[in-house]
Amino acid sequence: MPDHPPHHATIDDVARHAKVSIATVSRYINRSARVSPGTAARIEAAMTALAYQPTSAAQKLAGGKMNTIGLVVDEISGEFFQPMLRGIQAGASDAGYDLLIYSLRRTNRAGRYALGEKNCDGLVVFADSLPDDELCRLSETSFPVVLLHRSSPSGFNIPCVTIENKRGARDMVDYLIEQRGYRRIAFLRGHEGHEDSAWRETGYKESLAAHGLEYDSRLVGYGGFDEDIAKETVTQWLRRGITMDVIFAADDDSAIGAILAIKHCNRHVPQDIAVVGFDDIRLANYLDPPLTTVRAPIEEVSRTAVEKLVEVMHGHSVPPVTLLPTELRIRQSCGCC
Amino acid sequence: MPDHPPHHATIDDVARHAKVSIATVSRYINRSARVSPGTAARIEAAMTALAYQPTSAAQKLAGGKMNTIGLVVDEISGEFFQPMLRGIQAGASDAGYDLLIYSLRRTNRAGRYALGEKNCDGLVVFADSLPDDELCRLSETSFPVVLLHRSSPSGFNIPCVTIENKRGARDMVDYLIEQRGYRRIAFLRGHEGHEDSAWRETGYKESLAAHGLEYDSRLVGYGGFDEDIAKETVTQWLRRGITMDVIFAADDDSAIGAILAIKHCNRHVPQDIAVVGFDDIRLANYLDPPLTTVRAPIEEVSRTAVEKLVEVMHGHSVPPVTLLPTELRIRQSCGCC
DNA sequence: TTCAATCATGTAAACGCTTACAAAGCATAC
DNA sequence: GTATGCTTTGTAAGCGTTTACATGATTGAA
Repeated sequence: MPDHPPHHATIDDVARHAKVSIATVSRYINRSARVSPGTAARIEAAMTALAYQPTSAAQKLAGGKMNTIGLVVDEISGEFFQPMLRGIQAGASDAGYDLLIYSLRRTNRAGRYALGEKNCDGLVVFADSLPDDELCRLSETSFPVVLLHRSSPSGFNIPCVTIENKRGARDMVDYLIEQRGYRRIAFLRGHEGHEDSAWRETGYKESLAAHGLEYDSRLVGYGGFDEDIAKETVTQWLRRGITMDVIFAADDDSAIGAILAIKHCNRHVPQDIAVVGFDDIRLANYLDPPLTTVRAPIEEVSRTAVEKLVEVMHGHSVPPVTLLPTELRIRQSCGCC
Repeated sequence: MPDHPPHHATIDDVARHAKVSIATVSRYINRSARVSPGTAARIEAAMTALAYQPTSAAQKLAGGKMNTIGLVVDEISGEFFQPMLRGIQAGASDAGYDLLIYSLRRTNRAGRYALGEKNCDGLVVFADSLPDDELCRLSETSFPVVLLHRSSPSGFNIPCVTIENKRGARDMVDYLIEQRGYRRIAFLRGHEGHEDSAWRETGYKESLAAHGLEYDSRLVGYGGFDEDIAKETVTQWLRRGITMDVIFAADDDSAIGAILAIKHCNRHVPQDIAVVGFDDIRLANYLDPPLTTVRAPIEEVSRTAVEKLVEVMHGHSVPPVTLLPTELRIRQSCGCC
């Protein structure tokens, strides 16, 4: 008896074993039409006997649906990433989709984006990981896309899901002014193109204005969503003798940098200068002092993005913008106790 | 002019546009054979003109290779996960593979594993995310698999990549005994099935033995690789009046729990009881006091696992076990300063 | 009893590629 | 000028599914 190389069972094998046609097997597998109970049982038996597993590539080719959602990120890093992926994976899995991750810092071949229309049924695009024109191109072919932590390029109407950045920042600054009585409030902004940062800054400005405090550009610096950059900026401030009651960092990482800079200059948080952040990463609660921050429901947002994407893929329409609420997390770094 | 639904360009369209056969286009795309410069230029032009992109499903079906590596994890969580994914993605991307993530806490349909032979060219399996028999089944069909943070089921010879757990733990305990002079050293173990934990415990025991210290089972408890569990265990110890010089936690999360428990009982770290961990998660350096721990090169290990997997997929043989070295990170929680 | 409707199943044509094989073009060597 | 070999290209057969359409069996109503 010739023992062939372990050729994996195909749908033909199952059909033969169950004495039906491959069409019937396919129908049974996909529940795409009724098959009689007897036949169903024979097919089921054949499948287990042969340890049959559909070849997804063939299903994709023939069926036209990939059953795959793509996630585009620029880089896998930051405290941000894990809850995001967790949410995305959960959403995809619940909807019965596979997840393909495109990390564009490491694009495969010669700038040509390997992602997209042919290989996924839909795409979740994180922040500014994809240039606007690419986004527009995808949108024009009416390929399902949902944006995460950014809004649609103007003129287009790509649904987006993110958190209430402006509101969160506004709440935080309101709190600092109203409850803590601070007047000189510095702000550490994030990346240039990053919308989260821009909205948070807007919330900051609105709160100042609402309380009759003047916006002072010397109190706004670049934190880069990065511990080291923020540390450098704050150190410069302190060296130049710029004074402030509190530093509102656009994210927790830069808040950490701010705390470090203050300590390095032998000043105390929050007695000399208070510090607050945004995101509520795990670290926040373990810092010394524990960091007052705005909790961003990252996992929920990501999961929601996938849910919206699935809607779009099913041809339903979804609201152009979905915002999830934030929440103040008051700890010691703001001087509350 | 009838405007068809935006039918995506196929290889046929490109071939027609470039006035060559599809075979030539395919050869050009895959560089699988020489094509004359003139032809190449026409094909290239046609591809950009039509914004052509190969359909991966078709390539997979026809070519027999998926160009996809699967990563099997049980859950997307823990500080551990991000560096791991980062390493895996980097490795896969460098080797020109896509990455598919199987999170088995959320298996798709009725226990039938959708992963594997038909849909990836190879699999990286993390720790105990897959039962042994499943692993064996895969191995028997000589499907390329590499294990991450676990060893091969006995009788099989599946390559594995992990860190020098035993050696790392041994180094740490040696240090605690020789440099710090501790004698009563408690150990917080991790999950039952988790090999990392088992090896670390072995290293702990070996060091004790090598220094003529007796193994005291009352000083070994369950930390569960989890902050809360560890906290509970240590709290119990302290309540029962069990004394120790230092607690060696099998991972940093349980070390955090230990520190919390000690503080809750109004004792001081490291003056009353020192604490050390394992992994060197980001948090470690920000704790109060900063945590002495063993650095586990998680990202490098993951990346290496993919590299080994690619070797296996290419039919090369790889060493059955690859261990990456750890490194002591001495900070304040061990009482060094 | 007969005709239509319904149901379960089979047949065969895609889906968009890769690749073995064949053919054609064109030097080179005799 | 013909045989030889190399290079470039084309032809066509799959790869393992899904699904439109066809078929035969069964049922129910007239």
